[in-house]
Amino acid sequence: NPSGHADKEVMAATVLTSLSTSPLVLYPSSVPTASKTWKEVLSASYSSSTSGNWSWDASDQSVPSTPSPPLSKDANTGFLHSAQGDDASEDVSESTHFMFEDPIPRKRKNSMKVMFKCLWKNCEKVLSTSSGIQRHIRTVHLRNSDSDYSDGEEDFYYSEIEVNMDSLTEGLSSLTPTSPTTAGPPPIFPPPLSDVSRSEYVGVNGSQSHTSSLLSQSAPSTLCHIRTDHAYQISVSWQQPPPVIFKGAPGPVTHVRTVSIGEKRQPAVPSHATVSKNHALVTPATKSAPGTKPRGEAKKCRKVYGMEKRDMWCTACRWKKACQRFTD
DNA sequence: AGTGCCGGGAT
DNA sequence: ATCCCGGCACT
Ligand SMILES: [Zn+2]
Repeated sequence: NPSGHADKEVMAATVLTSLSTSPLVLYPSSVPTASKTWKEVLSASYSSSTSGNWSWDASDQSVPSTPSPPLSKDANTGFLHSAQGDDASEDVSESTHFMFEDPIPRKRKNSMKVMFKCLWKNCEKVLSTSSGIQRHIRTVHLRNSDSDYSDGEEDFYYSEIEVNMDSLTEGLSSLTPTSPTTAGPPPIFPPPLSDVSRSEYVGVNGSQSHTSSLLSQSAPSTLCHIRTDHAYQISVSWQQPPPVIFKGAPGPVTHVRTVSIGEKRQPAVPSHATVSKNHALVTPATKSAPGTKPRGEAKKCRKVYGMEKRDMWCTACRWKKACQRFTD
């Protein structure tokens, strides 16, 4: 949209002129519209230079008490090639480059990005994070289809696919461990059974036995920085997916797994380890499912200050993120 | 209808 | 990194 800048500048100029020639100062008095963002609305209003810092704001960017382990900073851009053997990947080494000047460390030509695709029937949802499709599946497909997950397990069916991003940020970006700030002890888990490293994949193609240790976090090596599913994880079991199964020549790592739900809020995980049988779906049916989060009770900045005093919200609230000023 | 915020995009 | 928004769960 090339005309955007011009419009904004024109508008800004207009505002400035009006301000300089007119004594009246207007308040935001209106929420941003399709053509007006908050930045403009606020900038057009009184320059709130005084209301920028609140004493509590110091907590906004507080660091969690738990420092992250010194994980290897070397971001080896995805080089995992398809095990089909049809691709002659180039040099994988070269990780040791001179510390001296090295303009443009030779970015990989075709940067692959792993995406996650839903495997449910007729569903082609593709998200960039595993938590993303998990949420998708949970809300879209596991919509409380009377399936009893009282045993504390949910079944997700999705596959990893590599997408060739022609022009996109390189390196493993988008690794957001979803707020490690929770101070309380992690949810109670049953002791880890046997071993199960938590993430597995079925080689749909016969010749895909070993591949790289793409996900298995059991190997704390460098590349497995991928998607550390933090707190939750546990039993992994196989089942025949209710949704559609591998059709013709399915993509790469399709993995199906059962992960226990133990994060966020959850009513309670009482007892009754009943057999979890797959069942109907999408049925509008009843409301709240077992996998629901009862949302905190505390009022957050938005409700406390209101839309008209948005500049008083904490940063997180302004960005529609989890409030860090009023916690639960 | 309104709130809280995850996922993702723009800059 | 900072800032913002679509959309959805939940109220
Ligand atoms: Zn807040």
